[in-house]
Amino acid sequence: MFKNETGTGKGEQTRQAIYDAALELFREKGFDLTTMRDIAAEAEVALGSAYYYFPSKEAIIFAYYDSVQAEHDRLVDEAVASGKLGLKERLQFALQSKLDIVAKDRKLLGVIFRYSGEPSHPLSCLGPATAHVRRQSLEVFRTAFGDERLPKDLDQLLPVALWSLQMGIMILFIYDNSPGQQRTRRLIDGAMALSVRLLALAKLPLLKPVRTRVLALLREADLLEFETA
Amino acid sequence: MFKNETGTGKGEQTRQAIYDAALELFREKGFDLTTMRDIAAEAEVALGSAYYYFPSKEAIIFAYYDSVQAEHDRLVDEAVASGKLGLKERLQFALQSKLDIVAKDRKLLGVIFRYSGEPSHPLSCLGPATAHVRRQSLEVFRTAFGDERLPKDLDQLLPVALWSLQMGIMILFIYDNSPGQQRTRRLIDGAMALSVRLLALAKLPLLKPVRTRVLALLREADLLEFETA
DNA sequence: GTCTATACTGAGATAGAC
DNA sequence: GTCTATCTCAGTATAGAC
Repeated sequence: MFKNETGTGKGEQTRQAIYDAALELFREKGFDLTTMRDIAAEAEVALGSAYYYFPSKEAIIFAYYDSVQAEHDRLVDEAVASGKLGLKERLQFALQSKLDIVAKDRKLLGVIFRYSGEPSHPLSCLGPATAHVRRQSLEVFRTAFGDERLPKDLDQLLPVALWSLQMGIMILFIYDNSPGQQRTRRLIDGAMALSVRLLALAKLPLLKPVRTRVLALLREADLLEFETA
Repeated sequence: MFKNETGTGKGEQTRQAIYDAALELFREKGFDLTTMRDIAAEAEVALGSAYYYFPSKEAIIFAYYDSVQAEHDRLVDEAVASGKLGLKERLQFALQSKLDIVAKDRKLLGVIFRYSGEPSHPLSCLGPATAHVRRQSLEVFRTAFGDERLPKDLDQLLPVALWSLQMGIMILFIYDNSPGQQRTRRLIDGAMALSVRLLALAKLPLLKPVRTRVLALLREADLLEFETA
């Protein structure tokens, strides 16, 4: 994917310098007010070098997006492996920790959604080019559910549902002006507490036909085979 | 909001010529490949004139967005006024007719979402600048529910829920490659059929506490007072 | 393959004359 | 309200150093 993937050579250092400089400037002045020339200057490389490593300014944000996902993966794995958390706590942690990671970059997050409505754009956060991040994210949520004994037919649905919820929460987080974004934080905890109870409810025989219908509907709309290929 | 709102003067004609030229070119070549210079040339005005009426290229898309919403309003009002449709049919119509209106502009729709993650951007589809469109859209969905006798506490929730669903459906529609976007079309019909049945279920006394909790959660997150001020 | 220096193009946006 | 001239900056191109 990137040049010099071993990470040992000089190339990787330059790449990192550019990335670091870019993020520093983005955080300081915002994404739009930072030019590629600023970034190159700050990293003390030529403009051409910046473009050598990142095809566009937005591409740098997506490298950031990648790194956030990697960090999230690590955190959730660790928390689940500890074995100390129940289902509710694991789900809460999965969503809260994501926000912890991006909290100081709230202003930058919006750029990730910039091409979300344009399937063929290389930087669409819902497009083919970012499929690997989505797959990784689904995997993280699957991990968070753990080996909980849930109705078999929900296995496929739940991670996708959580992923979707997470995307919505990111948007909410960006727009949330309450101090420390406490509104969004509380929503996560409340929503997960409620979800776990609803999950129990969903097991009732009374609701089996509803469950089946919901699943059939989503499957028909291809909303479940979501990037599993 | 716009210059010369009476719509009678020469200004309005110029504005319309620019808007028409822009939409023609957008449909023909796509949004990004159309330049403001192309638009000005096609409308036979100077570049400066185009910018006099539309502060940016994206602003033209938002004028389109406005017009779509106005058309939707008209269609749903008409359908509901006819009195021939039941709740399920009205809800299906509300969502399907929106897609009917934008169907031939599927490729352009994505631009509407371009600044959805940037609250302060004047063209954020979730920001203050577009609050009037959202309010109008909520009103349309309220109309679609009509005077159906539903649990009182759901009055506030249902239009917001439908509006959110509609946003999601727009994204799905954009990404849907099935012929005629039949996948999305069927999802709408199925989802509304199911929702009406779930609504009936939601009235069961058994579920009253769940309903209350869901509502409390959303209210606390400020997801219900959504632009009603 | 990695990087620099420099120049160029295209297009979004603006200023100011008329 | 309209136009012309101009600015800025993302992105490309190129030619060459190591």
